[in-house]
Amino acid sequence: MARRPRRARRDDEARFLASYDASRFERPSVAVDVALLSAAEGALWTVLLRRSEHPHRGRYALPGGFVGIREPLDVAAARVLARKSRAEGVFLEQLYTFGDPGRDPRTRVISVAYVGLVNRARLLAASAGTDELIHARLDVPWEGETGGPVEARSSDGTTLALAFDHADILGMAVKRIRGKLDYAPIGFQLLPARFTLFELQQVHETILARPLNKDSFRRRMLASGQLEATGESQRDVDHRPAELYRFTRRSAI
Amino acid sequence: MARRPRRARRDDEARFLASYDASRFERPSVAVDVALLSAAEGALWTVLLRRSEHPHRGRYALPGGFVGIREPLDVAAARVLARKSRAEGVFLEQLYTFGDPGRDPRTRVISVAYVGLVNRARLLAASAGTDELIHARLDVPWEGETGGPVEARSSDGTTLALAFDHADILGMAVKRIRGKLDYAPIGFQLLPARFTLFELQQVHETILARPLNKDSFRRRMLASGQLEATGESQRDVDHRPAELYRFTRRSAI
DNA sequence: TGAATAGTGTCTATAAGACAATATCCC
DNA sequence: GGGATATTGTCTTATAGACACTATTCA
Repeated sequence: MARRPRRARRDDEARFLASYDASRFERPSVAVDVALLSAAEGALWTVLLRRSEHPHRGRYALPGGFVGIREPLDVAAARVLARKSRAEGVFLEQLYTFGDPGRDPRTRVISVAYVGLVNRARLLAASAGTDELIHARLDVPWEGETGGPVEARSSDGTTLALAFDHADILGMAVKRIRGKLDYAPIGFQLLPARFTLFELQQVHETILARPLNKDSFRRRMLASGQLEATGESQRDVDHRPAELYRFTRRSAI
Repeated sequence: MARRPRRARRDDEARFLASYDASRFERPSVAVDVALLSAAEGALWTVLLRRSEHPHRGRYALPGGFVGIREPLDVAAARVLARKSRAEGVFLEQLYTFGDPGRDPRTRVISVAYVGLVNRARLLAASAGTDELIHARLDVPWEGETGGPVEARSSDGTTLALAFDHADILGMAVKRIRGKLDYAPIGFQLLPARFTLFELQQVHETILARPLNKDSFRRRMLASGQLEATGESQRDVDHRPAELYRFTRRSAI
């Protein structure tokens, strides 16, 4: 197929690249937004930032920012999360890319959304010390994996107006973890290192927004091989203390 | 909360947007790539284009192209697919966004990948009349939903060198449809309007790359409520002809 | 001892896998 | 009729849901 030797082809390509004009086409901006989720009190929670600048000043947005010209997408997501909150080392998974031309009034901004799961203590720590960082409770107005936007409320119940299409991003995040819960070790990421089977069940019920059968949930989890009894039990509960388990392998989302 | 009347805030935001300088940051290029898949002869197939220009001249690439500055991502995906092949009206689903800084030697190119499923006749029609368009058979070197790059071969078995990270994009496409097969009506998109249960089973086996139990496959499909008997049967087969079914609702991927 | 939840054992219903028996086409 | 695959029926096994019963802590 190749008529010319390999070396000649390389030089040819190098010349092409040197003369390539990268500014010929108008380019969009590319950003990342991170939906950091946790489960508590029967609901999913996330962290939001009150926007102090235009556009959407006063509305609440996910931690996000523009991608550096030489920065990988997942590195950008970890960076904006660490800088805007105090959450470091969170496992992030790419969620979906939102590119509607009108989603940002400034200019064309295409946003690659990421989702991360943390336990309640880490979510609270993430918002510690910063004023604009808000701890928001999600209201999911659809069942199963229908999908669609969700609403955010502060802990006192007032609705938080979300900036841009962040209600859609959060909705996609909820849909994603609902879908993955059946076959991926998701619940563990939302719990501390040691937890009871009932706490795990509550997390699953919160994500799915429906009650689960206790007996078969226990059997399924114990049969999955992902749980290990610690030998320890709960303390200071006014009933028979439950055994504490740990997750055997901290794998992917 | 708002000290100023709503009208004043709007004017304020309008002034901000008018003065916003969109060129302050260096921006990446954004492209779309489309993995158009079909199933035949026990394997998955796709269409590839032989690159006549640098970079990666002579290698094979998915149909793709840059996103217009005011063009939605899914519109761009449908456009490049229609222009580079003859496939129109294909249902496309966003797959994953590939943004490694070194994936394109020209400049930073972030690519939003899409996947589409068509039956064999439409895949063949997609490549009719064009010389560069190649019909490639995929070799998946991993099992289940492990993930990773796949290899492409032409129908005579020669390996086709893939351009950019398109082996990863195709791998992600295979992983995605394997994962969705259990709960989404995927098989139907890969078949003509009328098909036998055995043909549907063969498509499932091709996607999953493992044999399925015939009896329980039939029961599961018939119980799913997604199939409707047409009353017609196969013709010109040298055995008892199977009944032809149709899919009841052409829904999402 | 009573309240409350943890944990175990057993029965039943449902779905999957295995396999035999019968049906229907072409030659 | 013989070859080949389609389709139906039945048996076995695994899993999920229901529910009763026992266990263990604190007040």
